[in-house]
Amino acid sequence: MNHVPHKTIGRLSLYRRSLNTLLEQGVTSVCSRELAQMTGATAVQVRRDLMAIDYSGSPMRGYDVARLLSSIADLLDEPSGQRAALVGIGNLGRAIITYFAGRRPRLAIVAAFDIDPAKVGRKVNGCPTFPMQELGRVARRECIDVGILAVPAHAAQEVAEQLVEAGICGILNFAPAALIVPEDVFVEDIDMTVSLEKAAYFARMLRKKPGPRRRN
Amino acid sequence: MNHVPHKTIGRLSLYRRSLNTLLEQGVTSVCSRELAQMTGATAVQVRRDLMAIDYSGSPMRGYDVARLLSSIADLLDEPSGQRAALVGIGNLGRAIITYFAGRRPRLAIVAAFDIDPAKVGRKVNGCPTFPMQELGRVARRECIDVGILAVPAHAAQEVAEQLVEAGICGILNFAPAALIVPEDVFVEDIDMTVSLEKAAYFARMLRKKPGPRRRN
DNA sequence: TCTTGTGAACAAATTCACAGCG
DNA sequence: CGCTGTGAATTTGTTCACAAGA
Repeated sequence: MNHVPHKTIGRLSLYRRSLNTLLEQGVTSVCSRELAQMTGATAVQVRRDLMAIDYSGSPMRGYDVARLLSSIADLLDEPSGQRAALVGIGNLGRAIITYFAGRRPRLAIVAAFDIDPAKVGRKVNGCPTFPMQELGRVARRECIDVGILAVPAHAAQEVAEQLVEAGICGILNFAPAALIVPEDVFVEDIDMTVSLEKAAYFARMLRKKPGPRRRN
Repeated sequence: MNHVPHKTIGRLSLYRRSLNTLLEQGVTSVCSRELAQMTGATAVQVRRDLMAIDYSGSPMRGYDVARLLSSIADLLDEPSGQRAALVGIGNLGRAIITYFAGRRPRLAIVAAFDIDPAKVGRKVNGCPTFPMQELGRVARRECIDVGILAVPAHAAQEVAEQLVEAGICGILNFAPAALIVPEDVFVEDIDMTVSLEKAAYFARMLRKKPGPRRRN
């Protein structure tokens, strides 16, 4: 397992989700074609991705669901668990907290922050909320290393700097702004406007002529 | 403008956002390096993207903000406007409606749907809501061609089929499920779990050694 | 000297094609 | 056979390096 390509990481997360479904159903093995279909990938992609993490299946039988799951977990999960903090308790922030609540035990949102004192104090879906000033203290106390940014664009850069200051080294950015961060901090952007405009553009293209392919 | 690459579409949307900011500030021209910095791209990328849409700047002065904006709009916007419908009026669905409310006049969410009769009837942030049964009728009446899926994973495939049935040809999918759709329908996935796991993984990598680069 | 525009080199990601195993 | 694993080819996306214009 020398180096795992960027996109492979994303797909491994998808594979894991499907493998968990299979596990619940009592399915014990799966072949690349099936896993591909469940995740929207191709069979070769699945095999290449598993090659990247040095996982081997067996010809004719495919991959062992439970063993593969634990190989993926070895790569994606920190054994001691990882904690995330969310900043921006607006509509979107609350929806995000609710979305993740109890979903992944090894990666939980353990605190939320907001500038507005009126929004903090009580819990949101079990997640304690704090005023911005306490970000540094709480982040260090809870060993938080991922920050989720759900603040308006104009505040994003400033908050990102506070997150970095608080020792966070991964940011999931929902704000429509390009963050400037030190290069030892990773930023993953979710830009709903860009995604919607993309969907709209390709919808328009496809309504006319069946040219390019869907997805990605 | 023969063929515009997939990723270029996404970046054009980003450029537009920044150009609008510049326009408001009264800035009339911008060079590739500045636009790159504002959007997290590189200067060459900007120039290549603009090449792809046959837009030319002038040496030494750069690009004319207003003219470039209108070139991008020519590509991304349907002159008559495009309409989107959202399905799933939960926390996330409501947050999405609020997020987009009044943001892009040429691309608005004009209707929302839910299976639960208790959730429909009144408006959510100005957006009328309907029971699922009316999807087909409303979609056709309003000429909707983009669907936003904010339903639980187990309902995603069924709802996607209903969207396709209603004539939608672009889907923005927030549900953690791989949709199977006809190939003349475009799907753009926003998978918050995958994105968060990616951020967590690379955060972990970066905490150790300054190896890979941030962003995408 | 700053810019843009772009061929050419490069890198990343995907797909093809097929060897090899049970 | 039907499956995995993988070199090789291909496609896609990015960066380099530099000509040319103002």
